[in-house]
Amino acid sequence: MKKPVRAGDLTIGDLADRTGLSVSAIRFYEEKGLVHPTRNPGGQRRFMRADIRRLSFVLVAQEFGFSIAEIAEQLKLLPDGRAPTKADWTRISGQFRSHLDKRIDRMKALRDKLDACIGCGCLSLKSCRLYNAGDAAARHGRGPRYLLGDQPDHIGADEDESGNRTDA
Amino acid sequence: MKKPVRAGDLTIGDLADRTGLSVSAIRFYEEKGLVHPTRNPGGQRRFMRADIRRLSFVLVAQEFGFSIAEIAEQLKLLPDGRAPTKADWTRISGQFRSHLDKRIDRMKALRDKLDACIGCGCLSLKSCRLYNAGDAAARHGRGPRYLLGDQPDHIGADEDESGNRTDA
DNA sequence: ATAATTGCTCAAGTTAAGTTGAGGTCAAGA
DNA sequence: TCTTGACCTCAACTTAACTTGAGCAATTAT
Repeated sequence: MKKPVRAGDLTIGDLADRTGLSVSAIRFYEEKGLVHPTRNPGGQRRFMRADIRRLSFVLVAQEFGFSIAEIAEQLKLLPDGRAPTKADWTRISGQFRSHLDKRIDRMKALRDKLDACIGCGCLSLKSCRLYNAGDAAARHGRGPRYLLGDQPDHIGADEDESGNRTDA
Repeated sequence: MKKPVRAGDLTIGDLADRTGLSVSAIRFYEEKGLVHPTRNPGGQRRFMRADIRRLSFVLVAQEFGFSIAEIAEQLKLLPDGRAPTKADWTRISGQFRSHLDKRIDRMKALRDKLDACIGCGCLSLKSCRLYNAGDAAARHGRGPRYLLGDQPDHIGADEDESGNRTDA
């Protein structure tokens, strides 16, 4: 039977089994500063049991839409290698909650605009509310990126755009 | 003053100005099959005015979370080069709506689970509802990817994971 | 006529979050 | 001891949605 040399220490494979993560993902997370395993004399990684929780936290945080970099920030606030405790979780979960609320609000606003627009079929650059549906934040990460500002300043300045037959 | 050779035809720069997209993005979109400009004798792209609407549609669809590939599918259903008409829009906007509703529902479910979990601070792999918060669909594109299934089958099969002090 | 724009093609770079593979080492059980 | 199976490093590949740059050609303005 397979027992870790020092009870309480886990190999990377053990940790992978316990968290459902792949071994390569765990190595990657270490590189990103999410975990800080020690090394055994042979140079292999040895994790603490608390790292199960730490990585579990990473998974949950990702579900809430945080990037690895953001999660790393959160975890940096914890004493070295410690997993989030109940007090940490209370603080952090509040942030999750507001993050999520914001996302939901954005989606709802978008839905409202869509509803207001379903009947019209205009999609007009000058008048359609959908073109300004996403606030700047929603633009990040998807869709065309303007390196300077998020929106070019001439949107809304078009006069007309006919040219398609309305054959319906 | 700058006038297109044939009225109604737009250069790529004109189209960029009218849509707020970059020239490179428009070329990229052509490559992806979203627009099909003709070429003038000199080999330069010439767009129809309807392409303004087509690209506007692309921007809106992206806002609703559709990928370029999915948008290309939608646009393929339209007669060549035609912009979406009111009838098209009515059909498509219904799809947007349900797409969006699904996303909102997912996030609300996540929020409910978070609320149920804010007090406990467990983050236990075996009991915390947050670990199964995201349905399989939510896993696509972000977070660790399991090439075979979306979830390894041993999640939920862990016995204990103590090892962190609860110093709060 | 000529200079300044604008456009063209292709190849390569960017970011996020990992995966895959090569080539080699460590550890554990028979 | 020896042979697997687990680990190690490092580099390169993956996808999406574009951007950037190089080296040239076509337009347009003066």
